[in-house]
Amino acid sequence: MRRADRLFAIIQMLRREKLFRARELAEKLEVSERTIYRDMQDLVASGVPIEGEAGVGYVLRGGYDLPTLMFTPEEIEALVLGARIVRSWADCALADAAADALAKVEAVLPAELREYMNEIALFAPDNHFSEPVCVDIAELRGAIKRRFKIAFSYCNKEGRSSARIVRPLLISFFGPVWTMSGWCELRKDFRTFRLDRIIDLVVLDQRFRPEPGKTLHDFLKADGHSAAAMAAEYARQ
Amino acid sequence: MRRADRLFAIIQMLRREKLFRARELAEKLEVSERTIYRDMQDLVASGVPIEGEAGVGYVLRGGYDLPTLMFTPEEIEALVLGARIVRSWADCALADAAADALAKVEAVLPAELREYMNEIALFAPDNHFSEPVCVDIAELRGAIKRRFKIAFSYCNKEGRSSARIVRPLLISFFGPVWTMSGWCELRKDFRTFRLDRIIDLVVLDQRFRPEPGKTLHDFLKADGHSAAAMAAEYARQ
DNA sequence: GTTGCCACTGACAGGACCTGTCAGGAGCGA
DNA sequence: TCGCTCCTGACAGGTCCTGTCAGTGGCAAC
Repeated sequence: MRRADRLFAIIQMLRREKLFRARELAEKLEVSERTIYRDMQDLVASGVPIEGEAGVGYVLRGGYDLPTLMFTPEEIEALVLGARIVRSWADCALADAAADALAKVEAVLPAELREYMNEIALFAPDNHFSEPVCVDIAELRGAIKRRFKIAFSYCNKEGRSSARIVRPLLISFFGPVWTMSGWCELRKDFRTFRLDRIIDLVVLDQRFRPEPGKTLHDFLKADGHSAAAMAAEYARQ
Repeated sequence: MRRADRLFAIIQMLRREKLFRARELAEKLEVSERTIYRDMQDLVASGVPIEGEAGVGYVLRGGYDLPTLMFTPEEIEALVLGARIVRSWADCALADAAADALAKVEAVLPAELREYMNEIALFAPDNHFSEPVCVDIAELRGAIKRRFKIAFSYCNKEGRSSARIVRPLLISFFGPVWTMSGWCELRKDFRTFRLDRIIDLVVLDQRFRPEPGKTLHDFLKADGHSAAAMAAEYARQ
């Protein structure tokens, strides 16, 4: 039996019965316990919510399968349009994720809604106009998630460029323009940058801790509206 | 990437998009074509209903009822961004539906993903720029769904206006601009209209039957590319 | 009927990775 | 303290995975 099959078999077994010991799995699958432990490590690394407790055994936590979802037709429409827009307007990684998500939604939909879903007449063609961006947005998203500071040079609308070090906090979609907002270490304040004016983005090796006054929450709360308005100004070309 | 992951990825990719060539899969997964062929052999041996046709590619036949996996974090990100965009850019009814749909998705997420969902740093502010539209898009969507002809006057870019009767087929999102495409009874051909140039939209009492050559399918197939390109031209301002 | 596309197979060599064995650590309840 | 069980590291042997190369065959367009 191949390893891939075995990994799958382990999941299936845990799905059927609540609890399994490594020894039981090893016997059933005719491998050593050590191999089971390695398999478990890999499964967990792949995101399978398995929990092992010493003295007890392995349990599959809930939330591994996507249950059936009921949506109203209009909600489906909204999801499909949203996913299609992301597919055409966001970076490749996110675009693929949108398509995957949609495929999963479709898979758990009752049949009649599934049919409805395939007839939705809302599209987001990918030959639209967007300001060309040289930043790798997926990389930037990663930096935000994992709280890495970034460095780049920014070219303002007068054409002057400046080197910045920023704690990236959020990305905003303004149609043809994307912006990134964060705490600018140079200006000691929140700033919003158009992605199409950022060049030479480097994700630094430096992590930042959320400090009071410099977090996403602070940005949205204290400065949110005006900053968003400013960003809109930028985007309005 | 491990083999087990790759096998799984292949299934997911085929679920997402109808057709894949071995070469495309090989590129995406960074292995040789030979390896893909071997993977396919194993998948088929495991009972996955994949069909390969020479000169065409691989297709996943329907009815593959493997339990659907929970969303990955990146898929959640894509769904959330999509819903937020719809919320800020589409008509009220659809915007509300997007919010509702998101709430339903959130309800089935395990705790840690739910937490993740609430920290997503991708936004779509609603103070963006869009061409002002006087058409009620929800009404237009209704007309498309229920196959009602519509009448309106359209103002082309030279500023001349003409009265049209159209079988509406689809709506496209081009960022600041929305378009509607359909079969124009005046020009006896497919036409694409910018919603911001439509005035006095009236949904007629007249339903249309899908006639060969005048359907959404025909539009997408025969005329799709050029029409979409035209629409893009329009949208490019 | 020739060409091009593409699924598919076989052989082979090198090496990545999988596996079992052994040894030991750590958490938890009795 | 003991017993149960998860968990980790090191290591050696061998399985099987992978890329390369060469070739077959089906299908459609030209």
